[in-house]
Amino acid sequence: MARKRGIELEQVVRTASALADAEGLEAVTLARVASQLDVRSPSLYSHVDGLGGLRRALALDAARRLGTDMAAAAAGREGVDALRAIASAYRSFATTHPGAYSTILTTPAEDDDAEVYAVFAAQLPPIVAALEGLGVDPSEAIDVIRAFRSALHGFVSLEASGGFGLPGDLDRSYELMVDLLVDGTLARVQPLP
Amino acid sequence: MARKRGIELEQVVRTASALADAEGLEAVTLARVASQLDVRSPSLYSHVDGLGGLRRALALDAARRLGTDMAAAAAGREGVDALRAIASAYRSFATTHPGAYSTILTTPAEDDDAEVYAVFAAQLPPIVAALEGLGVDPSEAIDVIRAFRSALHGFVSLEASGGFGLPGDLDRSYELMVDLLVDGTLARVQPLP
DNA sequence: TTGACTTGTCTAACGTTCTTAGGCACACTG
DNA sequence: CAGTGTGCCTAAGAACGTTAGACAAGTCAA
Repeated sequence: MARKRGIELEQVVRTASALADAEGLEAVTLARVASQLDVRSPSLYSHVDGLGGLRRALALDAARRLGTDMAAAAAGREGVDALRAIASAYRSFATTHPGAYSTILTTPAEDDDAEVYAVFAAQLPPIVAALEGLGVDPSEAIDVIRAFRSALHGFVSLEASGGFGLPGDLDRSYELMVDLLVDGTLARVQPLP
Repeated sequence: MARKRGIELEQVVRTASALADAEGLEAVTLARVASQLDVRSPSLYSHVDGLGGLRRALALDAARRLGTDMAAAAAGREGVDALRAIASAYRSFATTHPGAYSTILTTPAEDDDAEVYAVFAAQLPPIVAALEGLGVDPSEAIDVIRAFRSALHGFVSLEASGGFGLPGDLDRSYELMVDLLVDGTLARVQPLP
């Protein structure tokens, strides 16, 4: 029973994250995480503020990872290309890490939680840049971002919860959705070319 | 303590639904629902198959109500008008009944649950009709429906969980999103008018 | 009317979860 | 080598879901 000094916080999040991906968010319980780490549940309180704190830590971790994935996808691209790459990275993350992704949403902003706010806001720059490249009016940028974010999130979240009854080709549906939004945006930017 | 004969099933769902709307889905527990009905929790098992069954019943109820709302909104309208009306009804339902709405998603389809499947599928006809009115190619209808549904759901779900950091005018954002999708769809349908 | 049956509630009990309180041992620091 | 703090532990309590079995009230048939 060797003593591990200061090696845990990261382990806790990683373990919980993996558990969420493998068995769903409901399976992430302090008891199970503790058990996987060969530890009693109360011990987790030294690293995390209860179940709520663990969920928050999971959400922050997931948001950061999603953010880096999107930024990496957009790197070296511009405009529509960048947008498509971001959309693709977004869905990839959600499908490969369904548990981690879902923590992002089930953790509502606690009004004054500056850290959560900051991490979430950090995801925006690459998207903003891509939209600017399309020539979107700055006064409408926020709305367009929301539209994209809503669509991406809605799709992957419906996909994750099996909300799409008909099987069909989800890849094609996703691409078409992005096309729809891109075309709609372009149509708005350049009324008559 | 008068005996009520066969008056409960509906009451259980109504009570739970109201509780979900008022305090969030997490507050919907057998204990609390039972307490509000002046009954012990085991008694609920006569009407509902445990907590899972209650959640399922809630989801079915919410899906039905959302479906009727959308159908009512689309009645007497066509094409773009119908689409906008449906979108508006969708968001209205989600914001006035946040708890009920969220049950629709947190209840994943159990593979072979025919009733859930049927109720969810029943929501589609008005949307399909509206899209047909726009001249969408039948081979792409499914994809376009998914795009709309994803965007609508994504938006209201982000709105509900406070996912939109910046305040801004959400009404305007929502309208613009619908416009984007409609324009994108029209652009796809009529490449060059 | 009266007996049997069904239906729906109850109490009792168990297992699981989160959480708090307080004790104890190891590892680092001066 | 003593002192300090970190991080784990056990113990315990509250809340929840769930099952089992008893009991009463309403219903129906003879």
